[in-house]
Amino acid sequence: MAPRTEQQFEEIRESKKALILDKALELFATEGYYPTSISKIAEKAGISKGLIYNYFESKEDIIITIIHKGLDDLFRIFDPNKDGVLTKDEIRFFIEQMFDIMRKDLHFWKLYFMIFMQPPVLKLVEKKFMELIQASLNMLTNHFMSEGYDDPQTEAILLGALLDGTGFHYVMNPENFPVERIKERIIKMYC
Amino acid sequence: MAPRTEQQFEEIRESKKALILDKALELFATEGYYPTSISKIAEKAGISKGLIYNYFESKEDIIITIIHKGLDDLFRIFDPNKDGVLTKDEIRFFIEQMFDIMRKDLHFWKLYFMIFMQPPVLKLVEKKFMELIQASLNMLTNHFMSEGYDDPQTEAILLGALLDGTGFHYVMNPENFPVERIKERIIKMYC
Amino acid sequence: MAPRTEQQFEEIRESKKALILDKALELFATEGYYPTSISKIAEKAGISKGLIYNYFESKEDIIITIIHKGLDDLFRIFDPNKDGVLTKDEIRFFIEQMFDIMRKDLHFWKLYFMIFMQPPVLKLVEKKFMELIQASLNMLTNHFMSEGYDDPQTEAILLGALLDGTGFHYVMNPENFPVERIKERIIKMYC
Amino acid sequence: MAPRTEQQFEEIRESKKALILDKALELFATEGYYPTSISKIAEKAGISKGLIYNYFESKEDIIITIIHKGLDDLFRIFDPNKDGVLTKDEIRFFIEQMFDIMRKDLHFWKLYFMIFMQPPVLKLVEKKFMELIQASLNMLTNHFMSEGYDDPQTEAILLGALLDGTGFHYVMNPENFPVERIKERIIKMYC
DNA sequence: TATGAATGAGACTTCATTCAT
DNA sequence: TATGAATGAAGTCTCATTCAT
Repeated sequence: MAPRTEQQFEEIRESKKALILDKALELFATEGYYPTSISKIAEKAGISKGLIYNYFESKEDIIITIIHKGLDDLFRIFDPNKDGVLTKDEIRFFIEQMFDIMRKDLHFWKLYFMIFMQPPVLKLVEKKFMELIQASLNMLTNHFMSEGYDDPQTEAILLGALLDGTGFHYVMNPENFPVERIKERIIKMYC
Repeated sequence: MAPRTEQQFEEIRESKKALILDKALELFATEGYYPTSISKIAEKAGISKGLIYNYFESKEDIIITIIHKGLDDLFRIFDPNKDGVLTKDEIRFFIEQMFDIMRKDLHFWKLYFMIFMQPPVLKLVEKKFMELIQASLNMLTNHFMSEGYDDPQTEAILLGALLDGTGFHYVMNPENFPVERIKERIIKMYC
Repeated sequence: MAPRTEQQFEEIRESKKALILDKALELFATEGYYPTSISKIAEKAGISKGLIYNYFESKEDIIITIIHKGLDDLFRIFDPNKDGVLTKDEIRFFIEQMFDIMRKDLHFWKLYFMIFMQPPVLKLVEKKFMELIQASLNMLTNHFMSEGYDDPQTEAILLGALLDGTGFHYVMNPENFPVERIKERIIKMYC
Repeated sequence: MAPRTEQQFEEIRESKKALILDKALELFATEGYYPTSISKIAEKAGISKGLIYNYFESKEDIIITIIHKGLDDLFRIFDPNKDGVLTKDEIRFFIEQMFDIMRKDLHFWKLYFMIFMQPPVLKLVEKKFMELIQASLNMLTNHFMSEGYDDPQTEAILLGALLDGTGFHYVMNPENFPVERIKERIIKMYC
């Protein structure tokens, strides 16, 4: 019989890779990175342990891939038109959307906060992470500067911390978090 | 030499136990819980691996002890006169002191944030944790209610998130955090 | 296009088989038998892993084939007219040629010496190997007997060891081996 | 109960380490390096797999230790008074003794020849190996020079190859090797 | 109290081989 | 004939915990 075409292989590869990443993300987020073994990921994905190494070099490679992909997505959301400038509307939009975005991808967001507090995991993605955070802070600072704030940098750090703090609490316990009222309260503060 | 008295033994026990907890906290905070082996703790404490099991039942027991002790301390700080009521002055005092407190015990505070994001670790101390958080939120809510806020609960959650968020960023990178300006900014908001 | 004839298929088969054997030999000789994976052989031969199993039953089958083929070639060199009798001229010829022969096929000769020292590999080809060695020793013994040596068998064993020893050193480090002078020296001893 | 003294621990360590090295050498020599698993070594030594890692860093560490120790012993035998100079008597003595020495330590000598032909294993000990070989060749060359040979270097290489070749055959099949007659024959050549 | 040798379960990873296409 | 995804056994190694002294 004729062998599969290149494209067929590519499709298999892509879908299987996505499956592994998906199950790994779920397990990392619910059980933690270290307690999640390659075996568990394989089991959850319904494949053999060995196959995972056909797609990823190591367990580290899996989490790095997940985080890099997630951070790219995140950055796209934070500055949709990619101009490096935040308008008041973009901030309002971001605050209004962020909890929805988080809810849709709860696992990633758990992982997002998890990363900070796992020294060896943080080290794996530190560079990309710090770049992203710095870029966000700079954009917020510039925004507050153009809005005429007294101390735009402090304000940017404060807003950053507030968003992280609320995001964190939301992700930890989404059912009992008063999303709408928190949204309004933050928007009232800044817009 | 006279044999040691019962009390002397007890003192040795206590100081050794404290030593182990201290070194374990340091390692957990800097390297993470899972990557820190019992051997490393023993080495850092200058004792043998086996001895650790003379004082603690397991690795889990160590981290549980550390966290419980830390949470008790934390609670004492948050409500110094233990009356369950927060005055405006207590809040101002807390905000003014919290970064100093954190700086003095940076390792614990790293661990504090770490706990949330390590599901198996969180599970170990979940009950005590949730009680503390709920108690704090209730006190803040009551405070804002007595201050005549429209939506005291949302305000309490927001302040909680803000304190967590700023605390988190401070602990992550204390050198570059504008402590004084952030303090003032928060106090201006709430006092 | 006209369909390939049976014979054309056969030719493709043979040339592909030879390609696999060639690349496998190279890798076995330079990297060792165990560290060489089927994947590496396939990659080096520019074919897929699976195809190798179309031509060979197993990794063992590959090395057995290589060694058997090599031993057949070797035997042809050692006794060109296949009469089972070695003349003084044939010995001189063999000594004069052996280093050239080795240089042309360095990989096989590395493998030749490697075989002895890899018990599981040796076991695979032991029978053929021992037959060859015994036959060679017998021919040498007969030769020395006809030359009137006191102890022809010892002399045969000694020459065998000398040829193995010099061959071994040559193969290990062909650049720094004084081939010509060694040749002359051995010929002076025996011819 | 009082813990073991430092010396008691030292004794345990030394004897257990020797046991592991002994069993590992035996298996490496009879089964080969790669086919010998840590499990097999542990089983043969009657201990647990994990314990081996209490004494050695890795499987590589084990073979390196064995080979380095063996080479040190070998060098002591080859130049007993360690003066870097070989007399005719020392050579005669070496030739007379070498097969006895080999018989007593057959496993090591199999390993000795094995090393050359396992590229990754050779790499582990290459430096020490090459130094030893060069030193031996230099001593032999100096010897033949002082004996007035025409081409002392070639003679040294030839004797080296002869000793390796006979040693190799002896180790491969000690029962059927005419040790005494080979000894005499070599001594007749050189002394 | 104190030591560190010893265990054993389980982690990550590799790779010869099979198989659907 | 040809491909490479998929398997599963086995290998190396780690580490919390136990135990004899």
